[in-house]
Amino acid sequence: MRVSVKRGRPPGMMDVARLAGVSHQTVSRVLNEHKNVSEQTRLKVRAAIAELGYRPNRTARALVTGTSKVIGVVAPNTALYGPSSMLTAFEQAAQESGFAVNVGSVRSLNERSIADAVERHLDQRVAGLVVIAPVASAGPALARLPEDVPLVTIDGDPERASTLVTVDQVAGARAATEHLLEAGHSTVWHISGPADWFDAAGRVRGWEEALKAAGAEQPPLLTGDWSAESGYRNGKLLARLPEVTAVFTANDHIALGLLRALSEHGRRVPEEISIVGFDDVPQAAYYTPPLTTVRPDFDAVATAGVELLLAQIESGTPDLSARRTIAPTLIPRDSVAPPPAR
Amino acid sequence: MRVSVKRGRPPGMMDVARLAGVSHQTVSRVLNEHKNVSEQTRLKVRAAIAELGYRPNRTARALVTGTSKVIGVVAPNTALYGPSSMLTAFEQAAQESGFAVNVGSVRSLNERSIADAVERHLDQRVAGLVVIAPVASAGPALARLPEDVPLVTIDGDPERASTLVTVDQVAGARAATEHLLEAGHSTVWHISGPADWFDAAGRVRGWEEALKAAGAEQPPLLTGDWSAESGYRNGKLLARLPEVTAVFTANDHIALGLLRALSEHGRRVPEEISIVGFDDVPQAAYYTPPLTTVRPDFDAVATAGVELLLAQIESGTPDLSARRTIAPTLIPRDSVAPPPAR
DNA sequence: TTTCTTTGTGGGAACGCTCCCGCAGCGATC
DNA sequence: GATCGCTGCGGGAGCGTTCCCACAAAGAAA
Repeated sequence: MRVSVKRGRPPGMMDVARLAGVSHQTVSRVLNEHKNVSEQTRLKVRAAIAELGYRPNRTARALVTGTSKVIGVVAPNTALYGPSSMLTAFEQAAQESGFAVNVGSVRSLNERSIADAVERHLDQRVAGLVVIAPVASAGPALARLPEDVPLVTIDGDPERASTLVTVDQVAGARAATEHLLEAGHSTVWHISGPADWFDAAGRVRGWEEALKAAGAEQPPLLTGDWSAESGYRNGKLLARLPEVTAVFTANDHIALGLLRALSEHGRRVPEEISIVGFDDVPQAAYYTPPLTTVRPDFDAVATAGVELLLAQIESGTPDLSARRTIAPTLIPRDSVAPPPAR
Repeated sequence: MRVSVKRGRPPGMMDVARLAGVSHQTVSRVLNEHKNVSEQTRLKVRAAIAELGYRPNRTARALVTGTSKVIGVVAPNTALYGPSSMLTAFEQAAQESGFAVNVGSVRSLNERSIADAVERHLDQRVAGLVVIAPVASAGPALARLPEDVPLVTIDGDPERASTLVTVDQVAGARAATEHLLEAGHSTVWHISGPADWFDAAGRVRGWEEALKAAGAEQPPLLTGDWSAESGYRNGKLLARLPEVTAVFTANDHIALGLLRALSEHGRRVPEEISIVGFDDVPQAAYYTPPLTTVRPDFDAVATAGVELLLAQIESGTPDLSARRTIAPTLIPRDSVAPPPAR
């Protein structure tokens, strides 16, 4: 049952001013913590604000200042673990800095829809933009926006000049692959994410680098799409290849599908085949067997992203060269063991 | 490389008016698709808009109309499958109706933080509010907001008078339990979600009802918290009880933890124990064995929610009795079988 | 003393829209 | 032929802030 609150127009600055016996301007000064307000009047104004339950109209402020305490986040509209974790982490980080978050998600990651989402945000006069669009097609969409809008890209194109926060995919993948190699496997197979994602590309590169550094032979690359289904599909193939003893998957869900395909074919993990995933979804510790994986720190990404964005907003100058790389950590569990003796 | 776009103040309505040779008022009329504008001038104005690349300033509009084309969503700040799926579904549905979405997530679901999130949204002059806060403590927080702000509650308190969209948890749980009973099990155990969630309570109720209707004995209730860990913890207990042959878990992640506990104790699914989950997370089909589960249609929830909200926004009158219930569907897979012959 | 700065305050304009009202032109009605 | 209503359009006020400038009082420097 909602209590009845009459609100024939909520109180405005003028009402506060009148009650406090000062001018609207003085109220504004108190609100914005300006100097040159005597302690006495400050108190009077504060009291009036409290009495009326006054809350400043952010819309009006936005109109006159041309900007608002809102940051826009562009993200792919999926339940994908990475992006959705990022989104909540961003919301949290922004909130702690007094900013609200406007989401403008895009269903498909093509240039057009990303550009649309950006435009929508600009119409709302957001103070800055965070773009989580880890695909190449985001580049052109971002290229055409005005120079002076603060922008931070997450896991974006390393080649593009722009403020960038990335999880170090390459290092993470390298660590995963090395972990497998060190367990004694002669080589490591890889089921990748979708080819157009930078994340997926980085993981492929880390895998290749680790293999090359160890002088291991590089097996053909299998391509997935982040889904368990793609892990299953590729897994059915791998299960029939007796020489595969170690697989690094681009994420945990692919690993899950792989796990199931292997189990169906009676191949045991980790006794016959070792697996390392990526993401450390909360469930990974309860897969059968518990999955060794690589954990990116999404909170750190979000914190760094907001920090960089706020710096731009305050300075007014987008710093195109500011970068931040977050190193992921390997979480060893039970899905890795030495290869079977032949 | 961002292209340099000068923007010494973006074009305003006046600029368009001047270029088209009409008054600002006429431009406004064209924009808002008012009648009483001749086709001829409409075209002229449209041309001027296109030439200048004019985009209306939503902030100014919001100031004068007192509302904006933004809906606020209050959701728990978690990566939980349900809430985060809802969030993206809402964003999608809102976008299709021309609304942007402001998220104001809350870290903990207590009255205070929910009230804060609501206040933040109100400051932004959102047109309406969607609250995904499926716990009892949300009630009081919502009770104190002004009568005239459009509000839709998702999976909220059925007792409270307010516009409500809910997944029919009771029916879903009943279907899950009946499915197990029909397979021949004499009774069904249940690992619930956190006690303060309405979702969890509804699922418990459905389970109880189905048991009672079938005249089956009701085993003690085990309590989880949506996490795989809680499924594992309770699973270790269940695994040692030879009489349990069927378990309905409050969500798929709990089922995953249970699956693992059972596997560690050498108890086979579904040969010895059958399991039904809830949510149908995309990975459920790739658990070992593939999980029989109940799928709530989050898109339908979001669509209904936005529809109800927009109706309120347009009418200006919150319809406290409007309700919508979305029936979930049972997805049979391989985790259910008849009980072992004794 | 006179002048200059500093501190606290108030009065308006402006931000970019929408809303209210007025008004000319024109066909329909009495 | 006068009155009415309808269509198409423009002028101005106002939304609730912040920003720019003015100005009085009080102290510091000349």
